[in-house]
Amino acid sequence: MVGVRQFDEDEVVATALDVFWRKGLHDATMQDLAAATGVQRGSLYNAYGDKEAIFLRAFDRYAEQFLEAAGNALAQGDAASGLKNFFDMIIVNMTDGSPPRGCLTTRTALDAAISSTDVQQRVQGVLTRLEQLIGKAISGAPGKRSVADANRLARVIVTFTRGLAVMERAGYSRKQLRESATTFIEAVVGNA
Amino acid sequence: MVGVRQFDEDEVVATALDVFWRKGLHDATMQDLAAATGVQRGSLYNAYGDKEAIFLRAFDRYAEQFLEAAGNALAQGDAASGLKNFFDMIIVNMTDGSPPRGCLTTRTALDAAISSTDVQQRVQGVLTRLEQLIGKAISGAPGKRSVADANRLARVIVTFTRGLAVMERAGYSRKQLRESATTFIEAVVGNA
DNA sequence: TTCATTCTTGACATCATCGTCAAGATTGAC
DNA sequence: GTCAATCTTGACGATGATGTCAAGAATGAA
Repeated sequence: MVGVRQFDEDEVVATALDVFWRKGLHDATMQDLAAATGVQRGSLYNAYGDKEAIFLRAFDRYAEQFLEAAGNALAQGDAASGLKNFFDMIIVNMTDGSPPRGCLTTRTALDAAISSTDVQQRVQGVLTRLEQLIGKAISGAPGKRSVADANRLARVIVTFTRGLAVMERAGYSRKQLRESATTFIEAVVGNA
Repeated sequence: MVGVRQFDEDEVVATALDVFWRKGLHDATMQDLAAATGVQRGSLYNAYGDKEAIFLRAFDRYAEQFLEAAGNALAQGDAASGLKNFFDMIIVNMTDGSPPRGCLTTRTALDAAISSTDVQQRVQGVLTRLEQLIGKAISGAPGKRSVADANRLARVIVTFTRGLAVMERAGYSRKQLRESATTFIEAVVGNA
């Protein structure tokens, strides 16, 4: 290999993830990415083709990290405290940074109408895998829940996490989100 | 008044609402609005100043319609069936059109980072008023719930509706959203 | 050391949007 | 009917983003 790449691809993708997380796929520009990574626009085009290709790489990295963290949180303690850990994690995830970055998956989902099918599939992939993680976590619980019930409930839980992401964008504080999550867990998991 | 306006303002705002609902505040352009309303860009600038001013008018109209529909739905039957009506209404609201338009409030909330405080306040206003409507509806219910509990639960319900809006954007069908809503209602309202 | 290949750089053309403005059209008031 | 105020129209310049390209720089291979 001659004429070797002058930048660290991992670093560029990591920096790009930060840019996309703060600005969103649609609003982040190649200029933003070039400025943040220190790599010229032309080089980015040469290396990746276009903005979306960079986004897909960044999003894949994000999805892996996120789902692993979710799995870990859910696995700690029994089903109820696993869920609590999970909500804590997810709320920190979306309220972190200054200003807070929000939830990348949710932001990306909202741009579905103007996104490629590739992007849409990544979003669906994250939600589906999250549903499966949660379904397993709560169907393994002592309660006399059927697997079908657990799956339905898992989807409700995923849906609620998406709602939290929206409320964060609407201005609700970390504390308020935590309170809602607690109320939700009590109402949904405290029985049935 | 000489040199009178050549277009019907109500019609323009109604059409603008449709455009914003389909494209979002950020993605809709003045050209989109001009094409949809049949009013030249220059006239729109002259009459309203800028895109955001038109959006605020359209959004106010939307908010009124939406909150009135929500109130009506909640008021029909007891608290449980009121909630069911409410969810039915809200799901139809976001899955209507072809392609579906989604939820304008949620879409707007997600653009909070790039929106003016005026726009942010409208979003918060809708969510707050919706919370209050729901709080009243469920605190008037026979259950032995305190008002504080009802308010917390109302916020959880609003949050869940936001989640439904995200799931719709992620590709979930009307039927799937209805199933999640049913599961949610059973889990949250069926007890406590 | 030389060379061929790949990457990098800065400039370019294109496009879409924005906001403004001067000239013309319209119309209520007198 | 005339006039003055307001609206409408189409064009203009500015801006910022996109994607491409030719020329130069860098480097592994021989």
